[in-house]
Amino acid sequence: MADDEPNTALLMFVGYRYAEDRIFRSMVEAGFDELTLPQARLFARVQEGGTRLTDLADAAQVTKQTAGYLVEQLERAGYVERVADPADARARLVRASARGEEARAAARVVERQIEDEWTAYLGVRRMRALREALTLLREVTDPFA
Amino acid sequence: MADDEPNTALLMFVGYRYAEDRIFRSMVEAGFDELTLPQARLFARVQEGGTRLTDLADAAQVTKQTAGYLVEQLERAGYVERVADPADARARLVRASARGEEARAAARVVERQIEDEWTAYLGVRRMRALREALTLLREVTDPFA
DNA sequence: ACAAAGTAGTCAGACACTCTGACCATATTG
DNA sequence: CAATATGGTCAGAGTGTCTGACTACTTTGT
Repeated sequence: MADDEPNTALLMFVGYRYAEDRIFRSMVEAGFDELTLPQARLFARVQEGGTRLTDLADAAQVTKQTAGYLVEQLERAGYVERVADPADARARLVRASARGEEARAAARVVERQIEDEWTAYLGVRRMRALREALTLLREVTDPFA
Repeated sequence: MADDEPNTALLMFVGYRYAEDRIFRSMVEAGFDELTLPQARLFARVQEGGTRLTDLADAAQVTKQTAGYLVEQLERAGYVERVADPADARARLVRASARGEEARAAARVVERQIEDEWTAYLGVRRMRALREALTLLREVTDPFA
């Protein structure tokens, strides 16, 4: 994939990896350690009101077994808890615990910081164009948009 | 990370994952199976004239031990070969074999296809703006630009 | 109403990837 | 030429990932 004219997807990867690394590192520094990258990725998909394991698995594009394993680790580390789904006796909802919400808030701070830095570097106009193009592209690239 | 206003890095991830998945799947279909995603990612970093293990590891952001393991798998599957580095007796250059070059060519076809589809979807102007912004951003996000 | 099919989740087992730490061989530097 | 740095390997442990088989509950079609 690496060429003299790097393809667009690879350019996206570079930006994504930078942000992910930085957010992850800041989390560890802030005391949210015992958290691995795969766990954090899954955790990021947990919605406000709670999310089913299967939905989590779909969103993160892993099998439900893998999602189950990661949720177990997250639960053990105190980031999520599982509650019965009132709408379906088979299902359990995974939702963020108090500690989980703290972690999410910490992550969001760094996300905004990166966003601001990028805007400063590119200028408001280019940043808006970037987000517009990426958002449009999402319609044809995200199966769970 | 998932919010009502998804952050830019996450949008990048969506596009990247789509492209990677599609390229990888097409490779498998084309008979380049026995190739895993981590192996393919490393392989994509192998340069024309050969690349040292350490450089490969840096580029892919894994340890040299991990890179060594992946290269061994790639070698066993016939995608790369290792030759002595004339400039340094400690080092060995990893370079694509004939089969490896075939695989690379196949990947490039799909890459171009995706690029073309995105251009068609966004229009030439938006696609150019996207690439421009991503390329600029790379300067502040890629330690190995 | 109820049998058939589908969906949510778990358990077990195997394999791949990744890391840390310790080490050897060759290069580079003071 | 001794000290330090760099390229790479070996060993061992932990984590993540998958496939396959299973249980329990829900939905659907008659």
